[in-house]
Parts: sequence; structure tokens; C-alpha cells
Amino acid sequence: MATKNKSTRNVSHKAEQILAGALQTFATYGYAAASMDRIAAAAGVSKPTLYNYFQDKEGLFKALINQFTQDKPMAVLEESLLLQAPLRDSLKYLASVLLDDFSDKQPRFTLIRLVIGESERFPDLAQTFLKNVHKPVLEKLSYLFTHHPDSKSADPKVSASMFAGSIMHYIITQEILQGREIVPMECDRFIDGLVNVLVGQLTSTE
Amino acid sequence: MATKNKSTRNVSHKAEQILAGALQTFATYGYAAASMDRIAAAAGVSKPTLYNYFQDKEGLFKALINQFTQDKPMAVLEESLLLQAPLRDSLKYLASVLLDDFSDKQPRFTLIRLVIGESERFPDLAQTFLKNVHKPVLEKLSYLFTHHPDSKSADPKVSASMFAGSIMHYIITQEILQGREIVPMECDRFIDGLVNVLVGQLTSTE
DNA sequence: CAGTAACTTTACTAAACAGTTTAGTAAGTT
DNA sequence: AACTTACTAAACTGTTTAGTAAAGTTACTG
Repeated sequence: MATKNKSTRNVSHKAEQILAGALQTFATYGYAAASMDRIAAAAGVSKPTLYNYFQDKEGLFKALINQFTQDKPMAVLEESLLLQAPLRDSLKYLASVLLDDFSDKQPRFTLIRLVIGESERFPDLAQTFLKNVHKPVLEKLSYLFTHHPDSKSADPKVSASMFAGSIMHYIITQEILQGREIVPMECDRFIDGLVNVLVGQLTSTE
Repeated sequence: MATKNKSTRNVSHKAEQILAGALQTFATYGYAAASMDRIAAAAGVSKPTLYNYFQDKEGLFKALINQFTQDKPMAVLEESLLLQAPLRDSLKYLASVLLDDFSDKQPRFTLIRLVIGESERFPDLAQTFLKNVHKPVLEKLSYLFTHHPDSKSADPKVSASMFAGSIMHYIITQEILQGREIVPMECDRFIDGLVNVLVGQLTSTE
């Protein structure tokens, strides 16, 4: 009785199973080259079951991307806490959260690659990504650069964009484009330098 | 007699014609969903001619991407000139070159999208992009942050990465993901703020 | 004029694809 | 036992695909 209860509480267990297989397959092949047969096989599910849970390939893809854009990466972090800690520490913590801490890491990077790569064919997914994932991050950073006592930022929105942009660019070049050998940059060194530039490196030697 | 000379001097005119059609088609559909028939039609060329100039679809795609990674965006800019001008001006000029000046703009952004989107299937193209396009930009910026008298950068490589990363991120969010409405940011304000943070905004009010 | 090279149109093959249908199975419910 | 729900495996439809082959067309060249 530990392994079953097929149709009782498992209302959407199959749906999650399908989404997991879809993520793996879309990540490997991209949207167009990922066949529904392969997705079904990767999910351990028959093809008609795919169409039982999702209307068509497009619907499955959109559901997959939308699922990822639901869980905001930094919702955990209270603004009040970030304002109490030294700005340097808060930013370092935010950087580490965005870069690799918890949350499996690789699926998130895959999502970014898919959203960018298919943005011409699925522009609404790009908009959703910006609205649900990117914009909240920017706003939290802007709030921090505006209200934190340590901040001397002349333009908090630009500072926020630089912070988020530098990190997203780091993810793209190092993880997505696999540039660890061609343009090497150690993660901690990057975070340190990034925070130093944005908050001023005066307090570090003291 | 003004329109023809079919096989005389036009040694690779057809090849360029095909590449132009391929760019347009790959940009619209992505790699997998761009059919050779559509590419031929877009290029104004018959399908067998495609295969006369390129071995197969993969070869055509690689040739297209490699063509773009040949012309470095900042090869024009002499290091000596950049060192003589105020750092602020040099950086602003570099930013405007990377963001929109000359070079049609849109094809370059399309290239970035394709390289990112297909990086799983064509990892060697991603490597070529990093080596031929991204790395030279980083090195020129590093050189500038290291040797320019105005520069007080504690870690020039990180400063270079922040500069290039912020601009690439701006291109991705604003142009590729079409975020002008959701996360608006005026281009000049962004460049000004970016340069101010990286060189210090002291000299601007004076 | 004959020849050649580059191209065209047309037609084809073999495979893969999205999506559907059919037939059948395993389980829980009444 | 009969019914329902949820699934599976397999075959099938119609379309699209990459890539090739054949035969005709155009224009330059000797």
C-alpha cells in the first residue's frame, strides 16, 4: 500500500510525469525536433495519454514553460531581512541564489535556453518569462538599491539591470554555451567583483 | 545586359544569395522547423542548387553561423585611440557599437538567438561564437580597464564581463524577448548608468 | 553552330512526424 | 458480476521532411 493508489489521490501524478519527460526531451532536442513519441517514451507513458492530459504539442510545451515561470526564484527572500544585513552580504546571497543554490540548477538554465531559442515562435512565452521571472527579480533589486542605507546608486534601476544582467550573462556563457574553457571565470571571483563594483569596494579591506 | 552575367564573375554570388535566404528562414523558424524547400524559396533558388553549394542542411546552417562569427564587431577600434580618449567616452562608444550602430543590427541579434537556442545540438557553434566573437570583445575591454589611466577597476576581467554581460542582457531582454513594454529601459539611460557605475560618476557633475 | 556549365522544374523515395483510432487490460466501485 | 475509469500497445492517416534523379532551359564560349 505504499506504491499504489492509482486513481485516488494521484490526480495529476501522470501530468507531472509527462511534464518531466517533456522537459528532458525538449531540453535535448529543442521544440521542433522533439517528437511526441520520444516525449511519451521519456515520460514512460503512452502517446494517447499525452493527448489525454494536454491538447497538443504546443499546449504541452506552453504548460511546461509556464510551470517554470510560476515558481519565482527569490520569493523566499524578505525585503526587510535584505535591508537589515549589509548590502554586500545581501547581494552576495542573491547572486548565489540566482546562480546555483537549491532548485536543481540545470532545469532552470534549460528553461532560459528554450525561452530564448523559441522566442520567435512563442513570443507570449517570452513575455510571460519576463513578467513572472525577470521583472520581479529586477524590482526586488531596484528596491534594494533604492532603500538600502549602504547603497549609493545614482540609478537603482540600472544597477539592478547590471546585477541581473551580469549574472544571466554568466549563466549563458558558462553553463549554456559551455564556455568554461574559452572564457574561464571562477564563480566566487565573479560574484565578489560584481558586488564590489556595485556597492564600492571600500568596506572590504576594513 | 545590366541584370545578368550569370556565370562569369558571380563565382559565389549564388552562395551568398542562399545564405541570405537561409538566414531569413532560420531566423523565422529556427533550425529544425526551417525546411530546405522554404530556404530555397526564400533564396530564390531551386532545391538542388542548395545541395550544389552546401552538403546538407547541417552544413548550410554551420556555414551561416560561421560566416557571422567571422566579422568581429569591434575590430575597427584601435586600442591606442580608446586609451587616448576619456574612458567614459571610449566605453560609451563601445556600448553604442555593440548595441546598434552600423551592421544591420537585427541579423546579429538573430545570430545570438540561434546560437543560444541550438547550443545543445550544435555545441561547436557555441564554442566558435565564444572564441571568435565574445572572447575578443572581453579581451579588448579587459585591456581597456587594465591600461586606461582613468580606470580604477580592482578586477578588470570582472569589469569587462559586467560591461559585455549587461549589454548582451539588454539585447536579450529588449530586442530578442521583446521586453520593451514589460521591463522598459531607455537605451541612453542604460548606457549612461552602466558607464557611470563602471568608471565612477564623479566627473559627470563637474 | 555545337558544346558546356550552371541552373531550373518536376518528380520521386524513404523516413519521420502529429494526431487518432482500435482493441484490450488492470483496477476500483457498486 | 457488471460498470467505470485510466491506462497501454499498436496500427493507421495524412502530411511534411531531407535528399536525389532526370530532363529540360539558358547563356556563354570556342
